[in-house]
Parts: sequence; structure tokens; C-alpha cells
Amino acid sequence: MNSKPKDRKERRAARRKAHILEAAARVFAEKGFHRTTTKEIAEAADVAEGTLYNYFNSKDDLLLSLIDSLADLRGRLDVYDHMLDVDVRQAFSELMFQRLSAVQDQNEFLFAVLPEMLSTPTLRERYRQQIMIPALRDLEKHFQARVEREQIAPIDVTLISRTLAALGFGLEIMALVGDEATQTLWRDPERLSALLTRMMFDGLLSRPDSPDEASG
Amino acid sequence: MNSKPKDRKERRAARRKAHILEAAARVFAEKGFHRTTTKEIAEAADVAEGTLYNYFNSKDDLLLSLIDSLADLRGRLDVYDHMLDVDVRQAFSELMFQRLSAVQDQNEFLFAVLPEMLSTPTLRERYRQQIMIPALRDLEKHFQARVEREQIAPIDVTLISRTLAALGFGLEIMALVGDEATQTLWRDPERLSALLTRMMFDGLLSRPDSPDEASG
Amino acid sequence: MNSKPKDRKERRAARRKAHILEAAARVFAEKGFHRTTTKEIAEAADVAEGTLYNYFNSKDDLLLSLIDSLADLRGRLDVYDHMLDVDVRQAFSELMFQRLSAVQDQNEFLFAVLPEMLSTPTLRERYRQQIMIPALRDLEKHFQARVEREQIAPIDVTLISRTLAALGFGLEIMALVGDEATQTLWRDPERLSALLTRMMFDGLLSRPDSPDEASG
Amino acid sequence: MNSKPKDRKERRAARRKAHILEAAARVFAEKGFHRTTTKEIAEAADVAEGTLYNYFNSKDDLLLSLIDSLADLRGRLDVYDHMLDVDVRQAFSELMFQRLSAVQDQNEFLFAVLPEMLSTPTLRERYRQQIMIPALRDLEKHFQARVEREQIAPIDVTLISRTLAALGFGLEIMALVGDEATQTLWRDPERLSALLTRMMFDGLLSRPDSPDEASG
DNA sequence: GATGAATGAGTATTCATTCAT
DNA sequence: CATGAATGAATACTCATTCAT
Repeated sequence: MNSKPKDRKERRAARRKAHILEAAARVFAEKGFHRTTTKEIAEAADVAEGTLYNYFNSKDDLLLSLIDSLADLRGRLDVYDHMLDVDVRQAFSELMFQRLSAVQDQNEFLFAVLPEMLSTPTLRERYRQQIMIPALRDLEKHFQARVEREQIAPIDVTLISRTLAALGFGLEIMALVGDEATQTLWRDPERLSALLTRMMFDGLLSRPDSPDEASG
Repeated sequence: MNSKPKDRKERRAARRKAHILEAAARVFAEKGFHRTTTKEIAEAADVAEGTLYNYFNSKDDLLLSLIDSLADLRGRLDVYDHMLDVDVRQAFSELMFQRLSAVQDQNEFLFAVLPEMLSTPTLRERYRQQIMIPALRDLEKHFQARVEREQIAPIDVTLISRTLAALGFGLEIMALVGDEATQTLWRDPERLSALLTRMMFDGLLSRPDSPDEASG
Repeated sequence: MNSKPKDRKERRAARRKAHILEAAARVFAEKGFHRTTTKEIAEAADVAEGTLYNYFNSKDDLLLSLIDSLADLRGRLDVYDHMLDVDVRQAFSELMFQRLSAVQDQNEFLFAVLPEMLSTPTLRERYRQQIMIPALRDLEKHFQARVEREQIAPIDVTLISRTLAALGFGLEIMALVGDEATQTLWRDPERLSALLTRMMFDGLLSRPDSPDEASG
Repeated sequence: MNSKPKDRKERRAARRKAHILEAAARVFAEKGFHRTTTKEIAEAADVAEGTLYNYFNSKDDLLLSLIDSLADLRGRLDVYDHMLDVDVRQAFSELMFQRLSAVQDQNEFLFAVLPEMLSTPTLRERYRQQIMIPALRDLEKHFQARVEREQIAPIDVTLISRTLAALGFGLEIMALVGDEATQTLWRDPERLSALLTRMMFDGLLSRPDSPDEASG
């Protein structure tokens, strides 16, 4: 009746590994990587310190695994393919919404990794290879496809993809630093994606209180 | 002809303090705060380790002083006042350009502080109070004044200020992480500010290769 | 037959803690608290430096624990109760003997603590509360009881208790400083207590070479 | 009209040296030798740190000089010679009084030196040679002379001298540790010497409130 | 002589990692 | 596999001493 015992064991181990990684992300995000001790990670995961080393090679390895984890999550978001047939604004808005929501779920993972990544060349490179380049490539491909289908004007897809990515990063940082206005925006992803969509399409000076958004 | 000896001593001390702070910023930005030892800071500043402590209370104090330093620099940028009379696009572009240039000068200071700030609540709050709030307040005031003079449509100044700040942060991070396209943009602040100005005013889909920018 | 493993662990830990404390006392007594490094303590206890901190919070904590230890030892000496029925001189002599012997056992603990105590207000107060006050109180109670039972003249118990305590302290210091005559006296506690008893009861000028002591 | 300038300079230097030494004694007595920094000594003496080294070779040298200073003071107390003709009790009482008073004057010097001496073999030996041995020798000589003149019974002068010295040390330590009863006694040296004289001559159990002392 | 900034050897303490149980 | 005591390398910080002014 049993599936192979090995499988069960392996699944158990995988679950445990994920559990520890999640606990580590929590404390890293809260206190920063360096100010977090392995003791604290162990406590947060409710295991003994030695147990950490049955699943990860080192404290640094936890960070690397977090990046891998983020990359996995990103890889699973295939939001672009089916969107080429939708109206541009609509697609953009939906895309924004999905990314904003996704980001919120992985917030702890991201903030566990981001600060350390900014100050460690090795990590930066790893993040760039595994996450940033694929994400930008997807964005570029999408816009390029639109241009080729003549759905939009022949814009500089490089610039646009960077702008969008930068906007995401920047808003997240501002929310983290504690700016209340940004945090408020962030709390309602649907409204935020609508606002950003209009601003990006119509330009900065479009009036935000136009009828179609009065409900927001 | 001599100024008072005390003055000279004080100036000497101030110079030395600034010299050490700059050296610290350099190594922090390169290796990260925690991976930098006081020994390395001392070597970078070409002083003995003990000398650091004649000018700063602790390694943490160096970080705090860097924030203060950034705040001072920011405070000296009074780019807004005289700009209300200029054309909106022109003003925006000039503003962007000045900020981009300024940021480049303080790049090391900012990247010495940013990662640690993202992972340390105390530092975050300090940064927010000393730098982010004043900067956002200035931006808001400027746009509000334009709105009141009916130079621009009655927009949500909160949203716009956040968007602009976020864009700045985000682009900087992307450049730091190593995205070459962003780094290239960053290297030519004049062109970047022109591009951003058009994008922000005319919307994402404006064609970047319009005649007035063909030289870029 | 096994006691609970937890008990065993706890006992092991307690033994180890006592072992480290004893080693620390040894080196403190020999070289003084400040001239002793944690490295030396660890070597004397034959453990790694880090291990010290699994059992004590700090180097200072070792000193405080030594005082607590001394207080414990003192608390266990209940030499007074059964002595009220014995002849005064006999009781006094026996008391002296016991204290002299006891002190010799804890000599290292005392001399590990004493110098630092003399120069540190906090430690002084702790010593006074935990050791000196209880010890003096016991002495006073004993003499007071004798006075009330009319076994001795109605003397000033405060003065006597101080004199006795002072004599003990003083002789110990003189032995420590290296006075050979005092060290010789100290080496034969039985004879010393006899000498002191006679001197204290009969006065300074009593002849020390009375028959019953002619062998000394 | 000038005395030799060199003399004046030398006197000035000697005064300054004494001034620094006194300041050092003050802070050593208060905080202990090791917890006192040369900076604090300099501040207490109101000179620059470097100046200390024009008068003393090192921080340790300050301690040694304090011992020398104590020895000088002791050497100047020639209280014994003229006392042989006085009544024994009277002489003893006067002697006690003088020593108690003297000690109070040098209290800071003594307590600056004592703790460090107790924990440093080198200092202990120096103290013993320069102060303890001469002081005990004087005491012994005095009692021996009395014995030879048949003014007192043929006692063990070694024992008595140690007892007296020990009593002095011990009372001082108890006062320092903070025992209020001892501090009260100490504050009235005349009464204390009377009390001690009677106790030492008549024995512990003599009644302290006998008529001949009612005035105390 | 007086000054006090510069020095760098010395040290308590932390904490990632190991390994016997 | 899980545990957590033991480890000792690594490091921020102190402070006696020097020396250029």
C-alpha cells in the first residue's frame, strides 16, 4: 500500500528543508542576514542548530537557496504568452497586478535576499543571472512581439522594460523604508496597477480622478 | 595673516574626519558593511585602527554619519525654487538631470548605506526622517505649486512624487545589480533625463526616435 | 537504575561550571583579575575560550559567581548553634579553629575576589550584603546570647564582632603579603587559635609560654 | 635676590610631580588601578596625558611611586623612641591613636595601592620590604625594649606585633567594604584607640562602659 | 616642558560550524 | 537523522605610550 518509502522520506526531507528556508527568510527579512544568528534561525524553524547543517551546507547556502527559490517562483509565472491577444492597456494592467500580488507573497524572500545582494558582488551576479535577466528578457520579448504585430508604436523595448522593473523595485523599497503613502498604495494592488497603467500610458499629467476610476 | 591656531586644528580635524568617512564609504560600498572590518577601513583611510575611534564612536557610527552626510548634501540642492517659472517639461528634465548627476557623485555614500538600511529598522527610520521625507516634501511642494498656478492638470502629487522617487531608486539598483542596459543609460545623464521626461509626459508608448532627440 | 538523562546532563553541566569557576579562582588569585586573560582561564580549565561563555556571561560574571560561591560556603557553616553550652574559651577557640581552617580551604576563592572587591564599589556592596553582614550577624547573635545567659560580662557585641572579623582579615592579608611569621602561625591553625584565644581573653600581656603550650 | 633658578625649577617640578601623584591616588582609590585610564589621571591632575610621562615612566610607575610615598610618610613617624618612659597602656593608646590618625590621612594612598598589591606579587614584595618589615620591626623593638626593662611580662613580641598590625589592616578593610559600625568607630580615633587599648590589655570580656572610659 | 593626536598591540566576546551522544 | 555543547577563528574596541608641534 505504501508508495516507495524512499519517496516518503524524500518528501519529508523536502518539506523540512522548505520549512527551514522559510523560517530563515522570515528572520533575515526582519533583522538582516548578518544580524541573524544560526541559533535564531534554528529557533524560528523550531529545530536544533545542528539540524540546519543536515539540510544546508552553511549560513551562506541559505541565502543562495533563497535566490534559487525566488527564481523558481518567478519561472512559474508564465503570464505573458496568452496576453498578446488582449488590449495593451488591459494586458499591462493585469500584468502589473499579477506581479504586484506575486511580489507581496514573496516579500519576505525578496527582502531576505535584497540587502545582502546589494552589498555582495557574488550574490548580485547570481541574482542577475537567475532572476533579473530572465525577467527582463520576458518583458522585452512581450513588448517586441507587440511592436512586431503593430499593436503598439515601435518603442525602445530596452528602455521600457527597465523602467517598469525599476518602478517595481523602487516602490517596494519605498514601502519598506516606511513611506506611508507608498505603503497605502501597495495595500491595494488592483488600484495601484490601474493608477500606474494610466500614468505610464497617458503620461504623468493625466488626471487621476477621471470617472472610470472613481470607484477606486 | 595666520588664522587662529584653534581654527586650523579644527579644520584639520574636520578634514581628517571627512577623509575617513569617505574611505569607509568606499569599502562599505564595495564589500558591504558587515563584511568590512575596521582594519580594512583604517587601511583604506591610511590611518591606524585606533585613529578611527578618535573621530567616530563605533563602526555603526560611521554608517550613521554617512546618512547625515547624505542628508547634508541633499539639503544643499535647492533646485526647485527658481524652476516654477520654466516650462514644465524643461523643468522636469533639468531636475532629473541634476538629481541623476548629484546621485552619481554620492553613489558610494548611497550604496554604502542602502543595503544596511534595508535590513536595519533603526537606520531605515533615520534615513526616512532625514532624507526621504524632506525630499518627497520638496517634490510635492513643487508639483502642488504648479497645480495651483494652473501650469499643470490637478494631479495627485503624492502619487507622482512617489513614482519619480521610486524610478530613481529602482534604476540605481538595477545599475548596481549589473544590468548593462541600465548602466549604459546611467552613464549619459543628459540623455537619460530626456528619455525619462518624454516617457513620463507623453506616456510609455511615445516613440523615442522623434526628431528632437535624434542626436542622442 | 539510571536517573533521568536530563538530570545527568544537568549534573554534568553543574560540574563543568564549578570546574571552570575553580580554575578561574586559581588564576585570579595568582595574577589578579585584570592581569588574567580569558585565554588563560580557558587554559587553566582545559576548555576552549568559547566554552567559558556557555557557562558564564562574561569575565565579570566569573567574579560575581565567586562571591556567590563564597556566600554559599559560608552559609553552610553552622558552627554557632551547638556551642552555647560549651565553656566560653573553649567555644571561642573552636570557632576560631573552624574559621581558620575553612578560610584556608577557600583561600583561593577569597583572594581571587578580595583585591577586585576592594577597588570596585559594586562588588564591595555585593560582598557586604552576601557575606559580611550575615557573618557579623551570626557572631553578634552568639555573643548576645551568651550575655543574656550571663555566661559573659555585658560587653559591646558590635565591637567584639568587628574586632574578631578584622583580626581574621588582617592576618590573612599579612600572610598573603608575605610576612613569614604570620605565614608560620597560619600553617598551624590549632596553635594559632589557642594563642589568639588566650590573647583575646587574658589580654595582650599574658605570657605565651605557659606550660600547656610550651611545645609550640 | 633669586635663589638658584635651578632650585626653583626643581622645586616646581617636585611640586608638580607630587600633585600628579596625589591625583592618581585619588582616582585609583576610587575606581581601582586597572579601571582608571591615564586620560582620567591626566584630567584629575589637570594636565595633558603626555605630561604624565614627563614625570613618571609609566602607569605602573605611578603605583610604585605611591608605595615609595607611603614608605616616606611612615619613615617620618618616629613615635616610638620617646615613649618608653610613659605608662604602657598610655603609650599603647597614644600609639594607636597616632597610627589611626596617620592612616586616615593617607587613606587614599593606601587604598590606591592595597588592592593592586594584593594581586601583584611584585608589588607585594615591594610593599613588604619598604613598609611592612620596617613597621613590624619598630613595633617589635619597642615591645622588646619594654620586656627588657621589665615594664611588661616577657611576651612573644612577634605575635603581638602581628596582632596589632592585623587589627589595623582588618578594621580598615571592614570600613572600606562599608560596614557602618566599623566606619563609626573609625570616625572617632580617640575613642577607638581607648576601646582597643582596653580590649587588648584587659581581654575581650572587659566591660566597655567602665567608669574610667565614661567620658569617651 | 606641555600638549593631545596618532598609534597598534592586546583582549573580551561572538557565532558559524563540528561531532559525540 | 536530531541534538546542542564544544570549539576557536575572527573582530570591534580600548588605552598606555610616543612624538611632532
